[in-house]
Amino acid sequence: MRHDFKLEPLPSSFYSQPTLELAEALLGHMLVNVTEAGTSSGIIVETEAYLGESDQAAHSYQKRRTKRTEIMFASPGHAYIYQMHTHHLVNVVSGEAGNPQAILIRAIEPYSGIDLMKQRRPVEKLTNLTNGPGKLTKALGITRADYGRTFFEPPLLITKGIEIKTIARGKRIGIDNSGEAKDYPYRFWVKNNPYVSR
DNA sequence: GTCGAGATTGACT
DNA sequence: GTCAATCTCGACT
Repeated sequence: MRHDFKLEPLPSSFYSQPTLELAEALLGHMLVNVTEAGTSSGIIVETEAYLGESDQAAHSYQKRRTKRTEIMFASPGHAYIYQMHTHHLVNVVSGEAGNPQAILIRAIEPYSGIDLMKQRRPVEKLTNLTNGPGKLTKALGITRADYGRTFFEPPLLITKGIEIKTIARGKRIGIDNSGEAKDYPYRFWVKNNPYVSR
């Protein structure tokens, strides 16, 4: 645990940029979760954009509004969290209110509270701690209870991180049954970073 | 009320 | 490579 670690959340205005640009801009910033057990965080190194209305792979395709997708219709900067099989996934809501877009955080590089994260999710190698969307939520202690929070107020935060110089872009993962949308290059990651999911 | 599917992961053949 | 875990919620009877 680093004791000089300051929580400097990115302002709500940061989220008011086009979803694909925001997905790229998030790389290098920090995903932070504050709990009773302590604070843990990591640098965002992999994201995927879901463009809602026009994106067959998105839960909000054709503005499909359900109990689960409801938060995507809110203003940007909210947390869209849902359970996938035995795991939770965390998304950053994007697009202005009424335009249901979101960005899935697929991987982070452990930064602070690493012992706490290992406690929640024991692993031998650090590179296996948060290199997947279900893995990072368990390591950070993010659950469905965090659904609907914002990323600019504690306990769940995205704070200013580092500048990323080399960004790679490619197809999204795990959406093979989504027609043409499965080939859209909406996945962004930090090139050569060992904590990316694959 | 019942059924099925899913933006994943880990264990196993 | 295959497969099951475990839970939310929409679609349907």
